[in-house]
Amino acid sequence: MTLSSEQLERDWAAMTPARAKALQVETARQVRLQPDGPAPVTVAGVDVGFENRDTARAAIVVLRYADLEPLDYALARLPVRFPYVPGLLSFRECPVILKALEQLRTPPDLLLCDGHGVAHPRRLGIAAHLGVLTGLPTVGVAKKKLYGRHGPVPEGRGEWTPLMAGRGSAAGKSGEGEVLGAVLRTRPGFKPLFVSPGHRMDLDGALERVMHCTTRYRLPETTRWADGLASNRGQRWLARLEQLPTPGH
DNA sequence: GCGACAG
DNA sequence: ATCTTGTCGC
Repeated sequence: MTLSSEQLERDWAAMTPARAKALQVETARQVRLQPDGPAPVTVAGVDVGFENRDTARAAIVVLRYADLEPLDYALARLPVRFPYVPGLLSFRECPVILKALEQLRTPPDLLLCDGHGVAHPRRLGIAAHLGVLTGLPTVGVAKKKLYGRHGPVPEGRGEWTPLMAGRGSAAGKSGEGEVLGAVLRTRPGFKPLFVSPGHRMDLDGALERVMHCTTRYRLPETTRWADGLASNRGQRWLARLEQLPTPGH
């Protein structure tokens, strides 16, 4: 871990939307879109839920990459101190996520985040930001678009269309402009997912990781576990995790 | 002035 | 994100 959650809280104590935007532009320079290191042995899904208007709860579940069996998990709570502003999500959710990460017995090799990676107006969605803060490879998996444009999405499982930089709904002119991510069909007949690399990752790698983690549902197993735990009705998921052979709690 | 707008 | 009942379908 490159940074402690307490340190981050101090650093961001006086954060405002205006300062946050400026910090994003600086931080985005540290994002590396080159895959590195060996293939992942473990993958973690992370998500944040809100117990009420001012208490955030982060959930992280680590799965074995090979068979997606849960190996460890962590939960953390923290007061909310930044509003939800489209484009500034990381400033609201990163502190509590780092706190949960610190409680993990083994840092994962890869982090799948709820939200975008570099498919962001300033190229620093929460997955990219979290990657820089932790030094971990990350991938952004979002259910809705924040920024960019794209054409029709193919119907077959695993098929995708590029998400191009720019505003509006028109498809980016083919072969022109920067490709930020992909609109991926993980399940025929369902709305596609928005996948983009976060840090230490490229688009092909991101798509490969997401497809590997997505078996019989629209969302990756990592996201499903994390969503379940972060949710206000996550007791049912907790029951299964507390039976882990090598529990982290 | 009118849309778009992660979680 | 969260608030919420029933309902349609395998």
